[in-house]
Amino acid sequence: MSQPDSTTPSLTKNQLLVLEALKDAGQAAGAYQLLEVLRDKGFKAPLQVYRTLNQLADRGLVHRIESLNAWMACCDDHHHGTPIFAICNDCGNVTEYLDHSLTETITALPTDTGFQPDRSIIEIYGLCGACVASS
Amino acid sequence: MSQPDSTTPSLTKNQLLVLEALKDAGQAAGAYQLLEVLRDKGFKAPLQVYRTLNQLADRGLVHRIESLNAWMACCDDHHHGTPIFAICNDCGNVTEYLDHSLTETITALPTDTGFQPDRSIIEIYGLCGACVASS
DNA sequence: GACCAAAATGTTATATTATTACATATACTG
DNA sequence: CAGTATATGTAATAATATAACATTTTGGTC
Repeated sequence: MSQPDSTTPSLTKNQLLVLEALKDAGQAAGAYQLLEVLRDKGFKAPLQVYRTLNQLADRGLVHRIESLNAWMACCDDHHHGTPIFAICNDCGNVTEYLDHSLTETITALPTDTGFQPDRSIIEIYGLCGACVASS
Repeated sequence: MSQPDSTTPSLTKNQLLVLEALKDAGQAAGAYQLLEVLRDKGFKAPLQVYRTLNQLADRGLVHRIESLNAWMACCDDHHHGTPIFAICNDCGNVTEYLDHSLTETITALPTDTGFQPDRSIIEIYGLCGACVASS
């Protein structure tokens, strides 16, 4: 199988299946939730899903939302930078943001002690616009 | 049992035990890890620990670190505001920070869509000063 | 103190999330 | 083609967290 371009090897079959399932979900989904959907495609064990999700996350194509134990397809093709998630307490909707300068400010916070930041997790809970309107 | 002041009811026996165990740990600890320590004090089931940790977290006396599935005694008596955690990839050491204005900037990010922020989770991974020095 | 309501606690069982270990297959490289 | 690295399959199990329900303790009121 040839590569689509010089830097990005094409996705494997499982990677395509998991990514599609996650996009189809249209929202954050858990690994076992994806497994149920993917049984039709021959998936049989949790590890198949976890492995593939981690591979996709390494490429920046999906993100793990730590506080939900869930995964989301990357909203776009930035594939790098630190995503910031806004999560609705009511409907569970998750929206992804990027703000490079804000992320830099955050990671600069602990550097006074010699801390060398690597990656950060930013997840904001609240009510989304739609749920505020309907309450 | 009387109250120490008008706003803060005193801690229950279990709350004191869990808080002490967590402080003794001197670092972030998991619920089952605390359960092992607390068996000597009569604890027998995970739920006893989880319940108590949640009670303490409601008071701001302990924090849950989402990406570690672990808990930490609050570093001080601020008990409110959003903690920001710096977590070492090597030694696991966790340091707690507070930065009110930074937290405000973060939670303001999604408000363009009518999102009403409530609480946020900020966890930074990297190498702590000590581990940088010894590498 | 007797009573009630609320909160906290104890206990068992079970649900949910994630990884270890090892066998097999497929793809890339010289 | 041989060797290596990566990806995959499968079973078992570990780690984390909650549901459901019974009992006890606490705090207030009469």
